[in-house]
Amino acid sequence: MAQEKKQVEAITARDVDFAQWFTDVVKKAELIDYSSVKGMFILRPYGYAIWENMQAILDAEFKKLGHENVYMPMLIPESLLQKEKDHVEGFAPECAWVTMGGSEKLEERMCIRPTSETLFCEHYANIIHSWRDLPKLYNQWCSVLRWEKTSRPFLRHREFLWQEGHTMHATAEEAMAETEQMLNVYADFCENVLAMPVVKGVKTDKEKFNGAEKTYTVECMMHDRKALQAGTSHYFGDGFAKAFDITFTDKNNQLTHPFQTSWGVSTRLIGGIIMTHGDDNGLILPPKIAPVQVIVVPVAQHKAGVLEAADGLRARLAAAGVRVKMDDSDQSFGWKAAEYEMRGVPLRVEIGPKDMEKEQCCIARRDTGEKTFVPLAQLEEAVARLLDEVHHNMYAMAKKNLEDNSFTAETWEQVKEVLERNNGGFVKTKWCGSLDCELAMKEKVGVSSRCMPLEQSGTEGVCPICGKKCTTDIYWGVAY
RNA sequence: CCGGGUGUAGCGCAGUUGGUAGCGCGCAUGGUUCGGGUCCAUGAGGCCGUGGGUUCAAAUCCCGCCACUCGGACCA
Repeated sequence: MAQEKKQVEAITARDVDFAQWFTDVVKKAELIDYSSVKGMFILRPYGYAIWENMQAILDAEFKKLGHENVYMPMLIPESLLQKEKDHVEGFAPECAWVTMGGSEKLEERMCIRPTSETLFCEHYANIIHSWRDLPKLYNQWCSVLRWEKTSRPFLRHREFLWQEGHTMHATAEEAMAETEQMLNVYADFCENVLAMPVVKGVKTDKEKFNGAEKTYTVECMMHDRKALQAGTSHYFGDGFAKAFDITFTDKNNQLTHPFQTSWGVSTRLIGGIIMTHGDDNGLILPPKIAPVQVIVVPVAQHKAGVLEAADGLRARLAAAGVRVKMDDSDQSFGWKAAEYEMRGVPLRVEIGPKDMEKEQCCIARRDTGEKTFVPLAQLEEAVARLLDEVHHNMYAMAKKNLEDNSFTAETWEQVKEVLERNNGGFVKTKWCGSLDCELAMKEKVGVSSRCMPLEQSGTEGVCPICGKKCTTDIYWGVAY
């Protein structure tokens, strides 16, 4: 059995030490390498390719909805950052500052962007004058920098890649519709592309973005029953517009402030994929973003015709638009099988002399390990069907994890009890809306609010802390 | 930022009462094997994280710093 043999690249068992398992997978699947600067990671080709695939799909979706890409400067003068009070309070503690230009001390120090609201606002103030200039639907792909105290690959980088959409609208309704639309784009992306089921909701005031009026979120549950915020979409109202003096003349010749949104997802999603789908053998990548969707492994490749046959399968799949590679290295079959499983390649196509005789090949699924023999003539359709099945099975398993670990409770003692018994998860309760009760929950139970789900039951209950009657549903959990 | 752990070859580790280094894997070359991490031979590879101190002598003892890592606090 495979387990009895010495594994060259051992991965810590997932249920023994989840954090160590995660680090092992990230390193051994060659997604990331450490750099000489704490919290700044090297995205290796295989890891970066996942990001590129996600980027391509999201970017196309953004553009379909009318957004345009721009690029803003990396440095923010301190005076600009300080224009919006809540915003600067939130970000100043984790800013990195540029204070020197060459050997000269700068007159004003500049922050390396932790996010670009202020830059977009300054620009919008210059280019928005009339209702005819609206809406402005801009997006930027870039990296941002936040001086985090502790860092982990993909989950918390000091520098990370992301996209930030920043839009301006003539009316509050329009801006709110954009906020919700982009939340749905993220939710659909998570579910249909990454096979990660989400809970859509609204953040509490405590958890919302600094300077936002309302922060929407998509929350996912990882295999260790902790929450990961996969994406956010913020409604700003006209707060920033006022702070940055952005005005336009509306159709009635009235000088008005526009309404604003921002929304983003980052390479943190890759961490989410790993922790949602991976197992003891390593990564399991969702087919739609896997850099290699199919690995062709020749069996007994020294025998006449095998390599040619394997390469023929590779070429057919490539022609059919599949991201496919063949491994004709002199490693043993077992080594190759284990290697591509560790890297999370969704399907492995095997062909050897026996298969050639029978005009078939063997296809092994990464998610279930199941092997099926497929007539060569049906290769393309079988691969297409199996990639689809792998996606849906991955989604179903993640959905089951989310549902099996989601609970409801009425008192904070019950929340504590259920989370201890289950060793984590989401618990839904009512909430009166007060910050004190939210803080008390953290104090007594050790959980933070994840979100108030968009799907509200509307029933009346009591706040688990103060006991007041209320109707709002809220999720609690431990977050990454 | 607080507390615990760890820094010796690419990776994982050993290194005794102080005497300047070794093992396994990987890597290179040749052969062998190939339907689940083959086997053999030969070979290359080290500022012992870093700065200081003690000592005739430091990977080893002492102090500082740095990095990684786990937990906490903080945080999009």
